[in-house]
Amino acid sequence: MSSAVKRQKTAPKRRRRGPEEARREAVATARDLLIAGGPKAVTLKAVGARIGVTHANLIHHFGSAAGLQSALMGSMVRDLNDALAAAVTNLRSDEGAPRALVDEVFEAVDVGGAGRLAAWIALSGDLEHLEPVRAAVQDMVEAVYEKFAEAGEEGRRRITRAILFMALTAFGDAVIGASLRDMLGEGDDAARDIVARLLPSFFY
Amino acid sequence: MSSAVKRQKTAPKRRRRGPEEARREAVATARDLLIAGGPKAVTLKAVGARIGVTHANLIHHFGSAAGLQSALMGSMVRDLNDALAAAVTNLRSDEGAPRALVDEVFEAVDVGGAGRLAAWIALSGDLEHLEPVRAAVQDMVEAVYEKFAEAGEEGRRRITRAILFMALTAFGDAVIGASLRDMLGEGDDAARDIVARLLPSFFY
DNA sequence: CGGATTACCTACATGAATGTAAGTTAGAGC
DNA sequence: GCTCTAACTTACATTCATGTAGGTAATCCG
Repeated sequence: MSSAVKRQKTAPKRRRRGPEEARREAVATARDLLIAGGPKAVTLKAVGARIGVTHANLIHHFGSAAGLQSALMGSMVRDLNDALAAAVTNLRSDEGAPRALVDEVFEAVDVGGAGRLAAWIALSGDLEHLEPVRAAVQDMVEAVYEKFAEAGEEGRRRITRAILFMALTAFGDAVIGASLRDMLGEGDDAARDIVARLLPSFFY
Repeated sequence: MSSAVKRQKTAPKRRRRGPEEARREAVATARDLLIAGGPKAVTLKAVGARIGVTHANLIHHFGSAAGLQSALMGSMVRDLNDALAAAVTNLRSDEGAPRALVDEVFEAVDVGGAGRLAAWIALSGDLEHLEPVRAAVQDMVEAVYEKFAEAGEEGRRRITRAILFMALTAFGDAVIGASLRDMLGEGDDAARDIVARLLPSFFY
């Protein structure tokens, strides 16, 4: 006892993850940091500190800081796409109602910070990262069109505008909805209530 | 011509502005940089280079980089407020029509980058900078209420939601409207057309 | 068990943004 | 014209995010 402080012999000095798990953990942490502190909070050092790894190790896994950011964007866009696809699937099933669609879209854009990430991308000008969303959005137009609209070009155009309307509102709500609703004394669900009420007016 | 290279004696080695003009120029340039390149493009060095001044001089005028950012936010929020106030004034005059209001709000949020700035503020978490907008938004509720709504609490609530709806859409359109409309094959005015068509449904 | 792979580390280099100190000079007021 | 203020400058220090080089050790596989 030479010393009060003794290193336990079983203390693992390093934890060694597989590359895929290391990347997963890093991206998930980066997402948390983005949601909590905005884009500038997502640094190699901050991400590394949270998962007990040095910034150099993150460069080892992602190649560069831009590589991590790209992986983060890819992950979130993928999640957004999955959520939108799920909403489309639900819509195509018989239970799909406009209100359920609205809720699913709002959730998809809000949770996981997808809307805020999209804002970051748009502000930074890295629009190519948004490209994978294109197909998902167009897919939703098709699904809603099949289910609700009158046939023909006029019907499709109405649906396109309905989706644009819903997407813009969901996005705006995710980014500044909290502030705006506070200014106006409205509750958390105000925006999606409005959209759910107005959406059917596009269908007929 | 003794020498090909001769320093003109009248060449002003320094231009000396008054403090208010120096600040005005810097803020205007910062705004251009923000719109063109996003938040991270707004640095002391970049702003100084554009107006022919060193970064140290900007610190002299604004105290710090945060001081310049704060001044920029203040300037843009002030412009946004002015534009909203003008829209309210027009609305209160007899010529004020819903469509004109929509156009004015969309312009106010879009031009000068006010919407993108608001997104930056919201993402960064500096929500206090958004505070001055609160009064302008509430003022707009009052104006629309007086002009269009049925009296009573129910009428006011409808108007509040109409303003929320319009503000969210205008904001979303300013930030990612271009991308979304491109994905959907819609034109520049699609969002404001939609809002103008739906807005009256809140009034009665 | 021994060796190869590679996840992970420490230590250092670099560049960019910000900030400070100490001067210079333009211009306003006497 | 002289003087004083302050708008400007250059030169430096600091901090932080990123990146590089090279070593250490954890795990797999023979």
